Amino acid sequence: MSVDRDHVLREAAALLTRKATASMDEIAKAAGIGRATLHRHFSGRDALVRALEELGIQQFEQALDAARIEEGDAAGAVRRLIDEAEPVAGMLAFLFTENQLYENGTNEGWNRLDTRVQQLFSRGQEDGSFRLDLTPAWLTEALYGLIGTGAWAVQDRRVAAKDMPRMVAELLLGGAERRADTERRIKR
Amino acid sequence: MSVDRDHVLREAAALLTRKATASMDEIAKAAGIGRATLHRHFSGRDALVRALEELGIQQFEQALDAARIEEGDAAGAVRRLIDEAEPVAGMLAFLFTENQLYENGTNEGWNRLDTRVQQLFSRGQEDGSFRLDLTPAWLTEALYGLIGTGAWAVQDRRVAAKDMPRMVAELLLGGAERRADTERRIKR
DNA sequence: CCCGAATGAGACATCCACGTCTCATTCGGG
DNA sequence: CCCGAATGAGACGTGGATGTCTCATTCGGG
Repeated sequence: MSVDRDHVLREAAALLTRKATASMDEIAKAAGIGRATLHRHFSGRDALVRALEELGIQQFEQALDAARIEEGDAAGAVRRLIDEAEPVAGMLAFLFTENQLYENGTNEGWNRLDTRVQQLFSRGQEDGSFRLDLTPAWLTEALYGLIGTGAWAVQDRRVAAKDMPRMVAELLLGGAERRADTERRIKR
Repeated sequence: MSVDRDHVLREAAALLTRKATASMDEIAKAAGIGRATLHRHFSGRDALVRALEELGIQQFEQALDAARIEEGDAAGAVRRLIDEAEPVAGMLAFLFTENQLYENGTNEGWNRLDTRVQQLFSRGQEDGSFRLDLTPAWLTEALYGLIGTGAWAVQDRRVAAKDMPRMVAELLLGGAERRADTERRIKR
C-alpha cells in the first residue's frame, strides 16, 4: 500500500526531464498516485524539486564512486565517469537548467560534487595529460553541459542513445587532452 | 514617444536569459515600459517569445554571415562563428532551453540555421580536418550546448567573459579535429 | 477476519500571472 | 499652441496551478 518514495521520485524525474513545466497533477498521474498522496509525501513543488536535487546529487555521486575517478589515468577516469553518468543524464540536464532558471544560492551538495570533478581535471593537468589553458572549472561546466546536451539530443532522436556517452567523451577529451599542436596554438 | 520595439526585445532577452520564468510585469519594467504597452506590442507572452525567437534566429544568422563560414578552412570558420556568436550567447542559451522545455514542433527558422551549421561540420569532415566518427548533427548540438553553457558559466562568474569564446572553441575544435591518435582510438 | 492506516477522488479556497479595459497624462507633429 | 495618438498606472475578470480538506475505499498487519 504505502507509496514507494523512490519510485515516485524516479517517475517525477523522468517526466520533468521531458517537460520541466509539468504540473503537480501530471507528476502525480505519471507516478500512478493521487495528487493528495503526492502532497502527503512532498509538502509542495519546492519540496519535490529539492528531493529530486538530493536524489540527483546522490546518483551522480554514486556514478563518481562507481567510475573510481581517483584511479588510473585521468582520461580513462573521465571516460568511465561519463559512462556511469549516462543513466542519470536526463536528471542532470533537468537539475543543471533548474539551477539556472531559479537563482539558487550555491548548493552545498553540488559544491562537493563540483570539487571532485574539478579535482579530476586538475589531476589530469598536473600529470600532463590535459592541457593547461582550459580551466578545471570550465571543463567541469562543459562536462555537465555536454551530458545535458547529449540527453536532449537523444530525446529528440538527433543522436542514438547508445552513441551518446562516446560522443560526449570523445568531444570533451579531444578538447581537453594535451597535444603538440595544442601547445603551438596557445602561443599564437 | 513610440516604443522602440527592438529595445524592448533586447531588454526582454537580457532578462529572460537570467531568469527564464520572469513575468510579463517584470519584463515590462525591465524594458522601462508599462505592462499595457508591452501587450500593445506583443499580444501575449507567446507572441513575445516567438518574436524573441525570430530575433535570435536573425542575430545568429547574421553571426553566420559575418563569420563567412563557407570560406577558408573549417576550423577557422568555426572559430570565427563562435567569436561572432558570443554577443548572442545568452539569447541562444535561452532559446536552446526554451526549445526543450516546451515541445516545439520543429521550427522552420532553426532548421535553416541547423543546416548551415551542419554543412560547416560536414565540410570539415570532407576535407579531412574533422573526424568522421562524430556526426555533424552532434557537433551542431554540441556547439549550441557549449555556447549556452559558456554563457551561463560567465553569468555565474565561473568563467571570465573574455575567455568564453576561446574556451568554447578550443574544446569543440579539440574534440572535432582529426588527428593521428584519434584514428587509433576509433579502431579500438 | 477486522480494524487502523494509507490512499484516491474530488470539492474548495487561494494565489499568481495573464489579458482586457478605462482613464488621465504626456508627447510630438502640424 | 493644440489636438490626436501613444503611453502609464491600475482596476478588473479569468484561468490554471497549488495546497488543504473531507470522505469513501482499499490494503495489510495482527
